[in-house]
Amino acid sequence: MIGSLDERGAQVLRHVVDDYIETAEPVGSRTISKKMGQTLSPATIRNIMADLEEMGYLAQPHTSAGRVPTGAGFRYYVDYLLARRRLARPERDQLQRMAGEAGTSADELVRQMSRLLSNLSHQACVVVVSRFSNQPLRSLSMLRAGVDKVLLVSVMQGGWVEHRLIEEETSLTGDDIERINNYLNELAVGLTLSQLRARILQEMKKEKARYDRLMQRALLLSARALDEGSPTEVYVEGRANILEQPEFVEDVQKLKRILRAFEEKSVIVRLLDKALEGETIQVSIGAENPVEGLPDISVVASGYRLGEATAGSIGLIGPVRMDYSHVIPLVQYTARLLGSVFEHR
Amino acid sequence: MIGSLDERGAQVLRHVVDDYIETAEPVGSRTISKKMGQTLSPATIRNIMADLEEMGYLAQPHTSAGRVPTGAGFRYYVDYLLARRRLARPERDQLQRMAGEAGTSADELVRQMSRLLSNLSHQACVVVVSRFSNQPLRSLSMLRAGVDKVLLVSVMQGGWVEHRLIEEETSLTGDDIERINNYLNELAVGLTLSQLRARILQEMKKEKARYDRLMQRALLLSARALDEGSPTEVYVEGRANILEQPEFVEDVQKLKRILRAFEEKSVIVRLLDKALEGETIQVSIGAENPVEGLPDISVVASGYRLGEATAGSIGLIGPVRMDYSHVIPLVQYTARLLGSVFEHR
DNA sequence: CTTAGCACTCGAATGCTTGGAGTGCTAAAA
DNA sequence: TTTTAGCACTCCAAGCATTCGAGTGCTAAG
Repeated sequence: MIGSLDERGAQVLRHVVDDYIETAEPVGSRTISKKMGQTLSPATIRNIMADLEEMGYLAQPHTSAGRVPTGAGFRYYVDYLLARRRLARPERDQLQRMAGEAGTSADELVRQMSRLLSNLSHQACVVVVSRFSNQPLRSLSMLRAGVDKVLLVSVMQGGWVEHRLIEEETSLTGDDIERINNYLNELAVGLTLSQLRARILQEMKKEKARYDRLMQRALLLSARALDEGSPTEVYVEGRANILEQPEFVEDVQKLKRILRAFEEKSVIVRLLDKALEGETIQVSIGAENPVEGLPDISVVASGYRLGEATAGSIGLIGPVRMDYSHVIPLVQYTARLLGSVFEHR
Repeated sequence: MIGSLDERGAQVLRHVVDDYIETAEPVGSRTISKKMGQTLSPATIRNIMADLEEMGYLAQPHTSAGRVPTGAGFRYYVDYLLARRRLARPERDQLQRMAGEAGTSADELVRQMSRLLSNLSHQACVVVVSRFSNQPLRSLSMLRAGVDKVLLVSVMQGGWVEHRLIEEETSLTGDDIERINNYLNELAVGLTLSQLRARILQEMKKEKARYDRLMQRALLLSARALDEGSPTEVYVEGRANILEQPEFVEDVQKLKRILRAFEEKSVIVRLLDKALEGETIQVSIGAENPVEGLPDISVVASGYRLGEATAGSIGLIGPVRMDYSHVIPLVQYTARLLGSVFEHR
C-alpha cells in the first residue's frame, strides 16, 4: 500500500500536514490549492489526495470531509519533508541563559530546563535521569548520621549527588570512619556505580582473606546501599499543556490515560527508552511508541551525553499532530546543552 | 441570611449533601422524603428546602431543578452534621503496612504514602515538607567532591538528608576537612537549620578575632550553602483522580487551572498553609482557600509533627463535593502516622 | 494531463416538539 | 398551626426534521 511519492504528491502531503498541524481540522482540496499558489486547481489536488489516501498517507474521517494525515503520513513528513529549521535566536538565548545559572543543583537545573522546554514547545516535557549506570564517581564517602546510622554519599560526574541512609547497630568511631573513607575512595573514584558493585563483590573475597573486620563491614554496608535504590529519576513538567490540545480535551479517556502514564515512572522510562541509547533525536509517532495503551501520542526525545556515556534523556510528549519542525530542533538543542552543562560541573 | 437550623432542617440538609456527594446531581424533594423513611411528604420537604435556600445553604441551578448545597451548606455539614466515622480497618492496615516499610528513604516514603492516600481517597494528594525550619540536625559534614568542589551534607531528625555542592577554588587537605567536620558538628548538632544560620553569623565574628583562616572559610562556605536552597519540597500524587470528577471534566478551564496550580510550588504551599500550623485537620471548602484562582476546590489537610515542631503537611485536593466523612479521618490518620514514623527514624 | 461542472454525501447547526422531573402555591386535612 | 394532596407551571434534555455548506468523486471537455 505505502510507496514513494513524486514531487507533486510530496508537496501536497507536506501542505496537508502543515495545515493540519496548525488547525487540527481536516484539510480540503481548495485550501491546498490556494496554499500552492493556485498552480493546480482543487480538482487536480483532489486526484492527488485520492492517490495519497490510497497509499495510506491520508485518511478521511467521513465521505464529505477533508483529509487528515495518518500515522504513515506524519512519518513520511518527518522523514522526508520536514524543513529542518534552525532554532530561533530568542529560544536559544533563553535556554542558554537557564543553563548558565550557576547556583542551582544538578536536579534542580534539570527540572527548570525541562519546565522551560515545556513552555517553549507548549507540550509536556519529560526527563529521565539514569543516575547510576554510566556516570563515574567523583567521590564516595561514609559519614555518621546519628547514633546508630551511617550515611553513604556518592558524588557523580556532572554534579549528581546520591545518598543512602543505613541502619548500623554497632557504632563506628571517628577513626574507623576515616579509615573506611580512605579505603572506599581509593576503591571507587573513577568507577561507575555498576562497576563499583562488581568491584566490591570482588574485594569482599579478598578482605575476607585478610580478616580485616572493619573493611569487611564497610564493604557490606556499601554493597547493601548500592543494591537498594532506584536507578533512574523521572521529572515531568508542563502536564497542563496537554489540555491545550483539542484532540485530548475532546476525549477524557485519552486524557486520563496520559495523566496516569505520567504517574508511572516505568511507563515514562519505556517511552523514552530508545532515546537513552544515543545522542540522536528519536521521534515516535502515534502507535510507534512502545507503550501499548498510548497510541495517540507522539514522543520527540533525545539522550544527552556526559563524556562517553548517555546520562539520561529529555523529551516532549504531545499529540501526533505536533509541530515537529519546531519541536525537533528544540529538543536537540536542549539535549546538547544539558550534556555540555554537566560536562563542566 | 445564614442562621442556625432546627433539627428537621439539619436532617434535610444532611441528606441533601449526602445525596449530592454521591450523585453529583441536584437533589429533589421526593428523594429526600424517601431517604427519611417517608416520615414527611415531598411537599413538606419542599417547604423546608425553600427555607434552607433562603438561609443560603441550598441553591437551585434553575427553577425546575432539585437543590444543590452551597459552600455555606457544605460548611454547615462539615461543622455540625458530619458522622465522624472511624477509619475502616483495611485502610488503616494498608497505611500502616506502607509506613512500616523499612528500606525506603524519607522522601520516597512520603511519596508512596501520598500515592496510597490518593488511591484510597480518589483525590489528588499533596504533601509539603518544610525540611528546614524546624527539624534539629543530627549531623553536619563537609566532604570533598572532586577537585575544586566540596559537598555539605546535613542529616535531620526524621531521616531527611539535604546536600549542597559548593565550588571552592582553594583546595582543602584531608586534615583540613576533618578539622572542619569536628568543628561543624560541635557547632551544629541539635540545632535547627535556622538556628544554625544565626549561630554561624555569631561564630564568624568570633573566628575573625581568632584569626583562624580555615575555620573562617568553613563558616563562609556553610553560610553560603544555607542561604541558597528552597526551604520546602512539594509532592503531588494522583493528579489523574481529578479527571474522575464530573464537575471538573465538564469545564476544561477549571481543569487547566488546577493542573497549573499543581505545577507551582508556591501555590500548593499556600493551599496547605493553614495546615502547617498545627496537627489538627483543616478543611477549606471552595472559595475558602487562600488561592484566588481556585474557588472550585476543597482542601482537606493536616500538619504532621516531628517532636515539638510541625515538619510538614499532607492534604487532599478535590471538588467541593468531596466525601468529607471518609476523607477527613483518612487524612487525619495518615498525618499522625507520618509523624510517628519519622519520630522513630 | 488538467479542470470546470455537477450531483452527491454527510456532519454541524438550528429549530421544534415532547416528556419528565421538579417546583411553588392553594386548599383541604390533621 | 402544621402537613399534605393536588395541580398548574417551568425548564431542561432528548429526539427529530430541516437546512446549510464544505467537501468529495465522477464525467466530459479543454
